[in-house]
Amino acid sequence: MFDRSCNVFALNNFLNVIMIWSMSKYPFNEIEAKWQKYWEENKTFKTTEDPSFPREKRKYVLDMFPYPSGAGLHVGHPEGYSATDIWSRFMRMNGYNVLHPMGFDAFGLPAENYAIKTGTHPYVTTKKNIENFTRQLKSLGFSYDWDREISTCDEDYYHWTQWIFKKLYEKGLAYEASTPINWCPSCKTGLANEEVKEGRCERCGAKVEKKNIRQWILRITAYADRLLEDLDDLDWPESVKAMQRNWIGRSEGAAVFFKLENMDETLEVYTTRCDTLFGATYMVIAPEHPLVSKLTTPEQKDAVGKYLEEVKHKSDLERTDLAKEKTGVFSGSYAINPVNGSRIPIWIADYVLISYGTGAIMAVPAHDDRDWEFAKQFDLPIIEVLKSEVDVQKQAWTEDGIHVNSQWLDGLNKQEAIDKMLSWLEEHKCGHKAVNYKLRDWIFSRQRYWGEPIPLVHCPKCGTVTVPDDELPLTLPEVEKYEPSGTGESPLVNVDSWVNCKCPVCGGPAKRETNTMPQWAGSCWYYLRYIDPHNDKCFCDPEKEKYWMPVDLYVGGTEHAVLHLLYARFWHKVLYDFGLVSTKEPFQRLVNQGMITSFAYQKKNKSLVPVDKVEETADGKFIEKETGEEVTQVIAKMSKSLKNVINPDDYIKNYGADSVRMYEMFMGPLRESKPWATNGFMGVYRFLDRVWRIITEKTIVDDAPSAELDKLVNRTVKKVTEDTKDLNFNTAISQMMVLANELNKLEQVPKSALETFALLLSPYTPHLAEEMWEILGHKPSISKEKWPEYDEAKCVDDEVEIVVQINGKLRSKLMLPLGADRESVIAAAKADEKTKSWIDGKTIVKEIVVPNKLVNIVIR
RNA sequence: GCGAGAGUGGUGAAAUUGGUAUACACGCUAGUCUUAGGAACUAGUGCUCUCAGCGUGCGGGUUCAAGUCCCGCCUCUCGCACCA
Repeated sequence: MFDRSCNVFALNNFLNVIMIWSMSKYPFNEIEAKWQKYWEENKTFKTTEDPSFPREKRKYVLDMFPYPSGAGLHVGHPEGYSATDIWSRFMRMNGYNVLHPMGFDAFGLPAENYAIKTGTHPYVTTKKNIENFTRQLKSLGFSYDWDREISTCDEDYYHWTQWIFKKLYEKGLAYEASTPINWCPSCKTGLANEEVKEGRCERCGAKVEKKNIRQWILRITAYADRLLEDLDDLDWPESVKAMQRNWIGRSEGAAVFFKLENMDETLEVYTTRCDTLFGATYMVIAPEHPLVSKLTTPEQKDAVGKYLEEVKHKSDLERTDLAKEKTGVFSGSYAINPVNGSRIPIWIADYVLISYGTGAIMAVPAHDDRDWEFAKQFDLPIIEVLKSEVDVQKQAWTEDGIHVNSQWLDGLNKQEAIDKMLSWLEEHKCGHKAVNYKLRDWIFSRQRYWGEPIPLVHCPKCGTVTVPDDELPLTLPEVEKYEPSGTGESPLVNVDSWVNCKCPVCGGPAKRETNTMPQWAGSCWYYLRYIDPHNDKCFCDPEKEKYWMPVDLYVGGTEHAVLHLLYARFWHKVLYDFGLVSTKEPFQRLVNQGMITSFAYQKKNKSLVPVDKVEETADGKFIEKETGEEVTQVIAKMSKSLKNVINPDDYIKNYGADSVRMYEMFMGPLRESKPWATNGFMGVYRFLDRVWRIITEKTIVDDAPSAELDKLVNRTVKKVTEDTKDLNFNTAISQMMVLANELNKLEQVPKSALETFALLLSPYTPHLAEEMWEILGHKPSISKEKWPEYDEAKCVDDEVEIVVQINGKLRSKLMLPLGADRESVIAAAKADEKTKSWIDGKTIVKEIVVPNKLVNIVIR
């Protein structure tokens, strides 16, 4: 192609230097633009429901679609998206029909908050951001079928989000209630339990308050058991399954009814240890318990009132702080222990939560840390009922033990005692077996503008009625002010023309529901819409749904473990119960990509120093510029304050999308978190540059490859095939580097080797591979070619290195023919000079031969 | 406290069913070349007291053989957390 040496003699040195430079530099810019244009114009990745592909030759490969933020893609996006793209391209080349779509999770607070600040309609901002995301995604060369692109804020899309909500409503799975809910004072909206992390709003970090407002709630608890059981059949990371199990929090125990002294009421508690009932020395009800006022005696009224006031002013965060001292107040009333008739004082304390069980407990201080602490605080009696290895007056015994002080349970173990107590309770009608969940119903309404309107109408005569199907989509009206009222009503309240409507049933005046749906609504079913994105008759054609579902591979970050992934499973199960989808579960296989972190620097006092405040010395140490203090390099999350945020756009621009894709796959195992190292990135860039020089500067010959090269090519095909299939992209890439390094040593490169190499590269660096394919004289697109095969026989050597161990220690190495038998291996080992010097004069106890690997001679 | 996962060179990391620890890449050292570029090429690079010994967080164990299996610890990351 281009001969470097002649340029030394050229007259116009300057120009030639520029030429050498530009010619030998890998021209990713032109190559990538060229092939992106080709793919787009030729709709190379358009997917149809082609019936000629049998069931097992179809794959649905899904990415978690992005929220189109103003900041654009971050480095985490190309990680998961490259992984699914590589797999999709690989599967296509292996004869699969692959559905690989992309869209946008486009409703959400940032666009709305921006609208409040600037008055720009969220739709305008969102559209602009989507355009930018689309540009970025296309610049990475992902093989999406862009004809299937969706956006949750489009009317055509949320039409069906509303339609599915109606289904939930019709089934009694959506209900209206006025209960104390999590309220974010900063976002001015209610939140689901799943959106509260450590007592703070997941989105903005503000302390969450309790607020009593009217809400639409989805009865996800009705599906708790199925959401739990069906996890078993999913090919998901154990950690995500564990998080969902934990969140659903099923526990088995007993409901126990306590009669109240001098009152015609019973107090029901939930306990997992009904066998410890003889040790119950007091009871506690939550401050919000409905019986609080009834149980409060006149003498205790002032104290209780004061306590309730105190509790009211605590945030959730303060209430659940484990380190704080237990607080509480005596109600003045007593309950009767059903098993022994003893009087038990009833206390009110905020360590008991109204949201779990019945909001009331029987306290067994001898065997529960929290109850013990409370008993000590308020000087309540502690009775040992499980044989303890400690003095229960000094600390609680929370391990198992044989029952004592428990009359007819004495001497029994835990399970025997529980069973016996349960029968006793049921026989005496003062209790029964019970199951409890931590999972709460899903607070579904948001007091905000930028979301799907809930398709319901409130009629003074007919009550709550649904908007008829032919009036869907119920579109979001224009508003003048996006600011939420903060009183628990959405900005839609102010749009009289929209709010006031006719009742669809009686035709009389009625009002629309003004709350909107949470951002999660759209993502609960988007994977179904990709299957049939332009259908205006239904959300998804049932035949097409059967063609593709369930999703075969779903890749995304771990942050949705109990949010999106739980909600979507719930909606899917509801649709399944309606017969609208054919699978019980939406996502058969889930893979969490690890987070891409960055480096930062840490001082002796453990504080972190931003990257730009540190310099590296000649001997490889890191010094804080200002103070001269030596700092250590540590791995940290990317953050603006540490100045270590990597913007993928910069790297795409300066080094090309293929380098970004390949580096993110080369960094380490997909599932693990790993730091971005720009030096490592440059290594991958240099690798692609080398590949480019091989294809453009070496002489390409039609000769068959040497036996040695042929072996390496076959081995490379084998390794890349197996590793790509298993998502072990980092090791597949390292093998391709080995091949490139060998090819680079040759003067003349056989064409067949380069063809195979281009095919192997094509899922990883599709632009470069297309260009190579064309240079090698083929018609595009390489993505339509068949994946190369390998000959297993050619992957092994005729001669193998056999390791000689003496007593398990490596002492020598031999070259022997492949498949050499036990006797000849031992004979060869004994004939070896080095080995001889070790075994001479010693007694051989044992000889172990691992075929083609090693021989171990055990001597004494 | 409960649950999940991870500890291997100076760094990111490799290592099918137990069978040569450190592939590949970065960095570093030396050299070649060069109008100097996050260039290319060649050689080297776990540690040490170098005919050998020691090395996969620590301590034991099983085995001819342990990064891998078993037991007991330690550290770190993530999630949940007064859940009765």
